[in-house]
Amino acid sequence: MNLNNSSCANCRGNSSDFALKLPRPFYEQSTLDVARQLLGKYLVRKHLDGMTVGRIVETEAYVGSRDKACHASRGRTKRTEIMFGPAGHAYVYFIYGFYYCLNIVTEAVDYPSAVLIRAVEPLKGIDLMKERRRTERLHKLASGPGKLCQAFAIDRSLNGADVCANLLYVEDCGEPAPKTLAGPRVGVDYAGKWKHKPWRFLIRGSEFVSRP
DNA sequence: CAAGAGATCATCT
DNA sequence: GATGATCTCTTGA
Repeated sequence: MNLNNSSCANCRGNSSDFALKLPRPFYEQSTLDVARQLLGKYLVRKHLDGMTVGRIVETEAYVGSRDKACHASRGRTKRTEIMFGPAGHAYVYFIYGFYYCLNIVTEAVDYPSAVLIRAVEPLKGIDLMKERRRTERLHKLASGPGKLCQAFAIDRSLNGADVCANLLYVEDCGEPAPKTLAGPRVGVDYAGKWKHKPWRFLIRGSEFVSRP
């Protein structure tokens, strides 16, 4: 019996019969644990134009107001408000006048933290992704936070969305924990000593990360 | 392949 | 008024 009403058509065939939508307590764990455990899980986006699914291959952790790389280190503002709220909600922000980035809020209320989803391996809805991204090349569809949001039609309308609901969520298809790598986060040179923290996580050997 | 410029705007000073 | 958790394109070796 599939209580989750989400049969696992997305699985790569190596796992269980049914997918489990990650529940809120998953996101209430420590941010580093969430960032690591999201690798190998499946990001699902439902849209009127169709569904897109990708295997998460790269994440970054942004951990609390002391982390100078975290947007919330500048305090509680209209923009960062969502990171201070309950875990399992989307924090989507607009950057460089062009792109969106998708985060999922983690940990307890009033502890501002989130995991940035940096890259996925396209699995389902690939034609739709190609159309949105205006490229035919598979490894250019979602290999970066801005590209991913374009391929999955993620914009400010999803800011604050409940990631335990039906529009945007993450599934566990029972894939065994992949071998991972950690390294410094990308694009945070301004963050002083915090820029060295090895809080970027990748699936080892994946062709679909934003950079080696 | 590596390096650099430019695009463009919400947010915060 | 400055800047950024990015990307694409161009240039030049």
